[in-house]
Amino acid sequence: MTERPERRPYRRAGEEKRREDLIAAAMELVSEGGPEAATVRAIAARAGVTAGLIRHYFSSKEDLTNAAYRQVMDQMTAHALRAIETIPAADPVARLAAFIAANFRPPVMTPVSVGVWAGYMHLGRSDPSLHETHEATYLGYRDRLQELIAALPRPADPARDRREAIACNALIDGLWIEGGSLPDSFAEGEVLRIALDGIAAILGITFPASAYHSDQRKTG
Amino acid sequence: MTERPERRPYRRAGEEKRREDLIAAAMELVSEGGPEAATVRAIAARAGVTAGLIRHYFSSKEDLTNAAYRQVMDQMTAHALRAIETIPAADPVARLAAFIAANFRPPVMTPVSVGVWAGYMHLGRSDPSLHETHEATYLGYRDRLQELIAALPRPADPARDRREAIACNALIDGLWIEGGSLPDSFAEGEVLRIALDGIAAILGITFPASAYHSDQRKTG
DNA sequence: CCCGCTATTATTCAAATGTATAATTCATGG
DNA sequence: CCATGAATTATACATTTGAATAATAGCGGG
Repeated sequence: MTERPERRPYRRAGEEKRREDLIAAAMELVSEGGPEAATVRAIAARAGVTAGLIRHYFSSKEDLTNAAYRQVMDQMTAHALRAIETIPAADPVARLAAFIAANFRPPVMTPVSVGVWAGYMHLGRSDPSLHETHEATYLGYRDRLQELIAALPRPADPARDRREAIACNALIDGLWIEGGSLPDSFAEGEVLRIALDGIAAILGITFPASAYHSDQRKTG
Repeated sequence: MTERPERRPYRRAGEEKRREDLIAAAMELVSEGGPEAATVRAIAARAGVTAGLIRHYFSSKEDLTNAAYRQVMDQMTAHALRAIETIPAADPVARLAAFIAANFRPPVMTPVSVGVWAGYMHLGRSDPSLHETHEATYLGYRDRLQELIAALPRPADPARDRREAIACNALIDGLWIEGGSLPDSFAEGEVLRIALDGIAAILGITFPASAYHSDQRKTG
């Protein structure tokens, strides 16, 4: 009959595990309800811990959410870069196709990714560190795209390549946003097909039929 | 020596004027710092009134911010539609060009418009009324774009028109977002040129040189 | 087996937020 | 010129938020 105040039992987890869990929880919440839904208490609850633990691993809530944003962006670019690693440089069209296709399948085009991006994109205005991450990610992606375009077998023209990289990047972004936020409005593989057709038209090239199958890994 | 508590002097303004001011204030704040910056007190301060007045004109803060979002979207589509009113239906290429160009000049492509769109786009997930507005605006815009594409002088093909409308819409969206959020990264008229070139390539048409001048009104 | 370290929980706090209500002051009509 | 009512301000309140601090329990080393 001792009325001992029951304290929630717990198990210790390594620092990396806890940080991962907290970042993942923040990501999910931001993607679902925007930054205002990612309160310290909601994040902690989703991660299965109590709120106080957040400030044990992060100096502030902003520190945590910035880490979440950065991780989402890094994961997406890393995934796109990994997709072209296996394609030989001798086939620039296939490399470009693989790069494009990587944007339109998980884990890049998912409601979570698009939601996090949307939730945080306007914060770049006020938060300098976040703005830096945003701009660096955007320009880095576009530069990589321009490199792939410049490698195409056609007369060199850097100014044209820049304009076409901007156009292709915008097309990819727009389709990624729409496909990620309104996933039910498109048939399986439809977004990828529209992207490849559009980019082929912009660049004046033709992608092989194999590029239109999103399971690019299997065809390698 | 009467210690009368000084009450802020004020002048009465009509209901429409006050609603306009409050909506404009909410728009600006959302575009600058996202929805979380648009508190009732901040909105009231920006509009030059006190916080209590908001609930005199709107049933809730959500009601006000929804009105702001709706107004931004309606203004943009109305502007784009107004741009093609003066172009005769006999010239579908010019109509399409005018519609496109309207998206890349004020008041459509501005940091405020893009900021409001970005700030609210993820709220569509949680708020049903906002989601309805978002989807209706998006599909309405795309349908109108598809109509303009279908009117082009070429063999009819509805399925192709749909895909190309999706692609052109995505390209416009992506460029609009980038041009609005990173205005210093593009030269004067560069975004419009890239958009017209890209859409011309996607549709297999050519826009006249006059379409590349954003002051479309003067050339009419 | 026990002791100390720290990861984790629990509690507390001040500030901010949306909302509700009371108190006034501006305008308008007679 | 005054009275009536609505527009506007001012104040109060309950809730939530991020943060700070105190308490405790899991876990590894001796």
